[in-house]
Amino acid sequence: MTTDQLPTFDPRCPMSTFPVQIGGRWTAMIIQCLDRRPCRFGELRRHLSPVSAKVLSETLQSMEADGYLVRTETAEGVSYALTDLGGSLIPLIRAARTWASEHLDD
Amino acid sequence: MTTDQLPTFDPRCPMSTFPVQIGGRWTAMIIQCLDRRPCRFGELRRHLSPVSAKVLSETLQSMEADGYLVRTETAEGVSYALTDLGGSLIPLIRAARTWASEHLDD
DNA sequence: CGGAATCCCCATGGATACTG
DNA sequence: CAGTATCCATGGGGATTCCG
Repeated sequence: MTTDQLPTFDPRCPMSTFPVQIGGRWTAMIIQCLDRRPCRFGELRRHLSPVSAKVLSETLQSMEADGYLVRTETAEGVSYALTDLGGSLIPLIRAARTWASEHLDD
Repeated sequence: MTTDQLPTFDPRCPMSTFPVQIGGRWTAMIIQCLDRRPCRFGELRRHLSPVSAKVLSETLQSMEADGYLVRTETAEGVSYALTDLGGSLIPLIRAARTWASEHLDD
């Protein structure tokens, strides 16, 4: 019992900002979708329905700004794909899925 | 390529509600604190500073309502402790911590 | 198709003061 | 010590409309 110290809040502690970073309503689900393959905007919109176009657009933009995905404009249209950083969240999201399916049976 | 199906949004899909459940600004950090031992209100308040008393109180109440912790009133005062459900989140939170410390070096 | 613009609501979170 | 009571600012999220 040399130390009974609790972790003190520290703005630079990564965990303290984590909820803010990927706490968005759709962030985790978008990463899940893109895990399989790059997706088009409308494609994401359909599969994440009932998300609105505005919210999806904003979310995608902030995720791109944070380096979680890249937006690519091709001849056939616009496509979104995970970056390495975005992909590195997959195990965590999967763990969250597992936890949720085991404990949140509503 | 029998199925190229993306996961479709489903309100009953556990993952779709996960951000809402533990997406609170302080939820994860409270669980972290209580992992070591039960804590008093003022204790949590100090270590999570700058959280306000109101926000901490509200968060603790909703977490109790969701079954993540229990509030116990003893002779010496009030104490908060993790339930089994709350404790089951520890590995996930630790994984998030690890991920954050490796990728969010701001 | 892939958004941008606009308007709006309200839940989250915070500041301050007060209480048993 | 452990909160409650007010009040308030912010913005995340949504509905609708418009555009190249």
